Amino acid sequence: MMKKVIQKKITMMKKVMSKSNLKLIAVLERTGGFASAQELHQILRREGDGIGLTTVYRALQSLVDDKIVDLLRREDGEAIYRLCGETHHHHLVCKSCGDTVEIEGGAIEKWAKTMAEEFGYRDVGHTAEIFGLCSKC
Amino acid sequence: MMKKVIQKKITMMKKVMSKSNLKLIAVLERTGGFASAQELHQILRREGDGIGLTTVYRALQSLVDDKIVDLLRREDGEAIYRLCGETHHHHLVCKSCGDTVEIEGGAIEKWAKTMAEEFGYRDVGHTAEIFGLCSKC
DNA sequence: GCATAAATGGAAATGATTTTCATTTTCATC
DNA sequence: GATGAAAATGAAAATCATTTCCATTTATGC
Ligand SMILES: [Zn+2]
Ligand SMILES: [Zn+2]
Ligand SMILES: [Zn+2]
Ligand SMILES: [Zn+2]
Repeated sequence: MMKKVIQKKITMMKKVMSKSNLKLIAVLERTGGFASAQELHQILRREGDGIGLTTVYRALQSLVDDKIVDLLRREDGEAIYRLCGETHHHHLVCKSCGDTVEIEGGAIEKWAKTMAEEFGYRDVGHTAEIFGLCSKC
Repeated sequence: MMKKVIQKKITMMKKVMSKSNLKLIAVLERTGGFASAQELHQILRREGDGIGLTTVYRALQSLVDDKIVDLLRREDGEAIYRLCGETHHHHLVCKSCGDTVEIEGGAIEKWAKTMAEEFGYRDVGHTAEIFGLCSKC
């Protein structure tokens, strides 16, 4: 079932979504979390959908523009996408084994907000990740 | 003149640096701030150095491995490099005009440290950037 | 139905980064 | 100074995500 936040945004949008956009939202909803355009395309293909890679990129771009999807970057620079509206959190990643812990970012949120206000920036988002070696490595 | 911190690190390194590594450190020192591999290559070429692009990539990779250079990402995913040892700071970047403000990250440092301790991670670093629209845009 | 605009997808183009591989340089040893 | 192994180098080719082109299909208003 579609998340409330997203549903609301979609409803608020004047324009009706294209079929592709809705498909992408559905996959992102189903998989939860981050995925690259290529991965999302593969998933859809595996499920029998003949959607083209170009369309996947286009749909994701449009969803990002409409603030329905967040765009982030993997460490290698590849773009990854996730639905907005999920609980916002950050990551603690092990440089060696890749183990990842989702962590609260209350302090970050406050920091970002404060800084944005101080310098007159609006409509701000932020990225914040911690990299290190986990206890096992 | 080479920054103290870097000089120290270089001295501490058992192995002697390759000529290319030293060249890259010199350019990064001279230009200060961030630059992509391609940009650094162009700068060197412009200055008459016939260094190959491959070597630039290799040198940067090796410097990153040795913690002498930091690797970050532009918004489009392109890798950018800078010398470590500069005063640690974060960025407030305008999504529209690209204007950048360097900001203090005291809160972040504390947050990263706290989280790392809580989950038993050591040798941690972090990334944290804020993106938004500046007052002019 | 018809005309027009929007959506779609395959193929080709782009552009950063990596890989391959033959050549050159460095360096220790004789 | 010669010599051979190991490290460094760079040109060209390969990768791979992403974008651009363009022809075809689909949706929409009349
Ligand atoms: Zn680990
Ligand atoms: Zn946050
Ligand atoms: Zn601006
Ligand atoms: Zn910091």
